[in-house]
Amino acid sequence: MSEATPHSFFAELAELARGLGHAHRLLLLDHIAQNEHSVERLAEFAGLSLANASQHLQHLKRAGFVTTRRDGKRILYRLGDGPTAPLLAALKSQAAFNHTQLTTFIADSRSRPDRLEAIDAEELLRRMRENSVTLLDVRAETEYAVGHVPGAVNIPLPELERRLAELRKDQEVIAYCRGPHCALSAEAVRALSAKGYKARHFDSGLPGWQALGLATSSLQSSGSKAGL
Amino acid sequence: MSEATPHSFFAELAELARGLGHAHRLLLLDHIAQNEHSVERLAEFAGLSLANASQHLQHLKRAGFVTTRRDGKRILYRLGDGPTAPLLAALKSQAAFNHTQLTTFIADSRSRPDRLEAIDAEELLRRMRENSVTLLDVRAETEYAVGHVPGAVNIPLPELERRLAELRKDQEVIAYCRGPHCALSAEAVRALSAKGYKARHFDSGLPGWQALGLATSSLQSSGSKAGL
DNA sequence: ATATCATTCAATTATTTAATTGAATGATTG
DNA sequence: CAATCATTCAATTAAATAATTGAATGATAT
Repeated sequence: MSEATPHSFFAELAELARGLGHAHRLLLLDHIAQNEHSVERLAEFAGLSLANASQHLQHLKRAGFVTTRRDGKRILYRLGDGPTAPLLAALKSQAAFNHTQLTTFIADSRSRPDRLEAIDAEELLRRMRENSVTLLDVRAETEYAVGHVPGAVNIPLPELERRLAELRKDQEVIAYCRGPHCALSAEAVRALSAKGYKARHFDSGLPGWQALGLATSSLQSSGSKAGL
Repeated sequence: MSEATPHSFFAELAELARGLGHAHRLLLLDHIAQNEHSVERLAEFAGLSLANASQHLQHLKRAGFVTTRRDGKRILYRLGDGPTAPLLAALKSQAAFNHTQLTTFIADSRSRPDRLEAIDAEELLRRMRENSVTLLDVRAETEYAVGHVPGAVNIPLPELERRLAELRKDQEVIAYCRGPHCALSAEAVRALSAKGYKARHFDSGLPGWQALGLATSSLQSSGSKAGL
């Protein structure tokens, strides 16, 4: 392990990422995230030998994901003070997204770039104030949990058809997802329209909403600029 | 590469993390994040052979971080539609945090768990309304960028001593960081008090603030619950 | 069609990373 | 202060991941 010379900035980031790059470590980390545990308990939990568990734990520790303290003759591992939880959440979001990608036939929608009716921020804001629209967040649950437009209903696209009943048919539905490149909401509008709903999408998605300074949360906005 | 059977959920996450686990891939990803590029351009940029770059790019693609489209006879890589940017931001945050950890002597503060004066959310809110406090965010710049309490000044802990001049001495300073476990703000209060400032910390940090539904942003809140 | 050209594949070698074993550490407790 | 016990270290073997080479695709464009 290159503790000595993490040459570039990216090498350093990569090292961190590799810290999460093993199922056993993630399992351990998850368990630790819920409670402080001794090495022995963790090894048993994960079904690993003591030495092996210890090594994985030290790996996590080096990366700053966990810290230790001594209690009597055992050493307890707990989550570090760093932003590990958000990092895990983000990782999980990405996984969730990949699932929706698979479950859905985005490729299809992507190949016919028909212009769907969009709503702009200004009109959306007005309509929300007068409560004349249903806002629909079609991203994965995990992404929704991480941050969403206040008042939005969350129905991940793959579940949309099954959960249509949750949407009022007497109001226009405005779907949104991750922004201009994200095809989920367009797909949702297509599906809803086919079912007789009046639907449009909010093209700039959550990031666009955040730009207005109104969102509840999320990292979405800050991308990479100078150095990632 | 195990495309076939990502056995557990964690194995799947680990595979994703490993996708970011190499400096070359991060470098490529960063470049792609800024603009669509052909394989050739990317290979040249990163100083890699074509085949090697191609392999790394495919790795990124499999993980869902990037997508491709064809333009004439070249293939262009661009960022995927998934929450890749937040994921990178989170990774970067963690790296930034690790740096502050090294530069700082938190270990020290942790070993003497003296109770510092804290301020609760209610009082803080009141004092902010009447503009009688300076709110100080002592986390890394990257974390601040990702989300912070409106009106807070950002001075990363390691720089605090050097930048004291930026803080008014006639107002109480309220420092905050990542929450109850985070020792940065406590350390800041200690340092400020030593310099003659009137200082307290807001113990529940950014997450606590978000709980009030007032923060500008951030993933911080959602931790791991049931399954990571 | 067929030649062209960017990209990908396939097969090899080199390098990292994981698991296993058994011994060493080092703080605690009698 | 010596014995104990959880944890870590060190050394080995096994497995996974990177880089290199040269050949194969497969869509374009003449």
